[in-house]
Amino acid sequence: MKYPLQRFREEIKKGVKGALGVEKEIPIEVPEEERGDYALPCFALTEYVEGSPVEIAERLTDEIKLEHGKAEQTGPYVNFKIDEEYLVKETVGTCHEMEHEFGELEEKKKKIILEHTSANPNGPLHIGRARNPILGDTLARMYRRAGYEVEVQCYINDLGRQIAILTWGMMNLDEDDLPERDRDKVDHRLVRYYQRASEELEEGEIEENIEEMIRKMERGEEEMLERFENHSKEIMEGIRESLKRLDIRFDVLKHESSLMADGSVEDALKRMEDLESSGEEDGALYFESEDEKVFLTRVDGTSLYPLRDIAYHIWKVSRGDGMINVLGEDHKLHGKFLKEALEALGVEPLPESIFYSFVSLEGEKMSTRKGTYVTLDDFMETAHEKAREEVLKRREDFTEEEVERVAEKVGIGAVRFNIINVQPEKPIDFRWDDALDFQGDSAPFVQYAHARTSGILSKWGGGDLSDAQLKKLDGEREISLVRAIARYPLEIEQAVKNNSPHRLARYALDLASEFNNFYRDCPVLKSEDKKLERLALVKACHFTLKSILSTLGIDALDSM
RNA sequence: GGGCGUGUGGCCUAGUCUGGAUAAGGCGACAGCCUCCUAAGCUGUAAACCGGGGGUUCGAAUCCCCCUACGCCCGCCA
Repeated sequence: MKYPLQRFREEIKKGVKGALGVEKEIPIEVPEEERGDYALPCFALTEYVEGSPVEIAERLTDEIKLEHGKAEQTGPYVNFKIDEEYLVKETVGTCHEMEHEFGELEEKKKKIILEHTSANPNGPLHIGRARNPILGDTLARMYRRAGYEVEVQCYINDLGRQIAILTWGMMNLDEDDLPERDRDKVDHRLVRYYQRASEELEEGEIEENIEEMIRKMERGEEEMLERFENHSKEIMEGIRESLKRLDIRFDVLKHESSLMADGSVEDALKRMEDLESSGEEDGALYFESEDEKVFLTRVDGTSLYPLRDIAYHIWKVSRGDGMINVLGEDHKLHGKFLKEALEALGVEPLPESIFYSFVSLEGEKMSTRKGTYVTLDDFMETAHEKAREEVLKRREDFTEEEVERVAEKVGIGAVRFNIINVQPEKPIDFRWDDALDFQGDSAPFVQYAHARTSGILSKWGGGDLSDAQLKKLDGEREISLVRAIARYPLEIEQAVKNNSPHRLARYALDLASEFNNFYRDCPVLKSEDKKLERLALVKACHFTLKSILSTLGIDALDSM
């Protein structure tokens, strides 16, 4: 363990166990900053240690031996405070050594297969569905920081009914009859066919045709298969272009059709047939999940989505040591079923799923079919424009090019931050005003703090900091900032443990805010006695901000 | 009808998993801070009986039960 707070925590645990003579896991918590770095409430200890909580706290405080800090008793609590000189030296030192890799945890030698954005490719991503890639990509980034190897996959449903509807539209509708496209991009162009076809379907005219197309496709008729695949590919190209702007990429694109073609679905079917909890009804195979039947095939023997997804997961599990799926809350039941089925097949490890709630638009539902949505492209574009306005307001010295560059990074950062900032299971009601607010809890707030560090460092001009007497960093503000930096690896650890990327957004705000306080109170370049030391601290903070921003997939800026 | 999830100042959110010491940020409101490393920043004030009710506990926003509002699901769709 290379980070000082991690080491101190272990020291406390060992010390407490030793002092009390117990082997039980000690529930150390993190109190408010003024009280210390760690705390131990002694109430619960009365169960297996003699005395009142206050007495236990007293005894513990007397007896515990800590190499890098001290224990202080406050009533029934023992507060542990790390030795500040040690904390400063270790934190700043490690940070300078690791630079923007600071925060990285030890290599886990495990490969995670992370699946996200496996939507029906029937139109452009809207801001509701965009929650999926942003969550998924941030998870991938934080798992990598935590020392895992990650393979990011996108599963493309190119055989579904949605694609059939789109394809029907492409074959039967005239572009001139469709509403004008709002953007010159393939997904925006094609979605209009899907939407119009859906309308016709609702009017009950074309159900037969759609079903016939699905049958043809499933019988393996080349022409139909090709159409389905091509259209889903085209839409995916548009989606991937949008995601690229957010710096989101996939390592593997897995087409559902490939699982049919290579016999994976066939194999999965055979394995499922052999299960005790499987049964047949009119020739259709089902799996009995609790008291519900989940059908795997139709009466005509063709496969259904649950079966194909089982096949996909069997394939995935062979490629890594763990699986994580990012899914909309409408897939909860499916996720539960999938786990049960895989467990019955003896597949392990089972996938972990992260479900997110949908995003509504000023209180209304979003629907691709009905066209009631804000596309991710529009969101990004508007964010960029708003950011450009803000840049122009304050930087007359920027060239056109600089304005655009900064506007893009600020705007796109705001988009990602806006989505990742809230816990996945909470619903988001999208409001333009909030999403485009670049003050307070936002990406630009963090980027701005980073730009301030860059400003100081570039004015200084660089040089050797090895003569810095780090123990001179003993002011309240300086120590607070060091503490915030030192917390970073632990935040990564926690975020991964709980699959909660939003914690990292929170942390980024805390760190930026802590730096802003330091910036206000502690002149760096004009400091008479601590210039080198403060520079060293600013540099450490610079690396840390850059690292957390990159974990969030947000670009750092040196000026804005 | 059943299952899962959500409900925290006027508004948006953190804290809930792993119960602890005065419930934390932001927006908005009000009052302030740029001869000083970028004011996309900072300081201060007002504002919350943590959806409601029971329970467990020395201690509950956090755990359990009931109720309520909202969302999602309960297809030989995906």
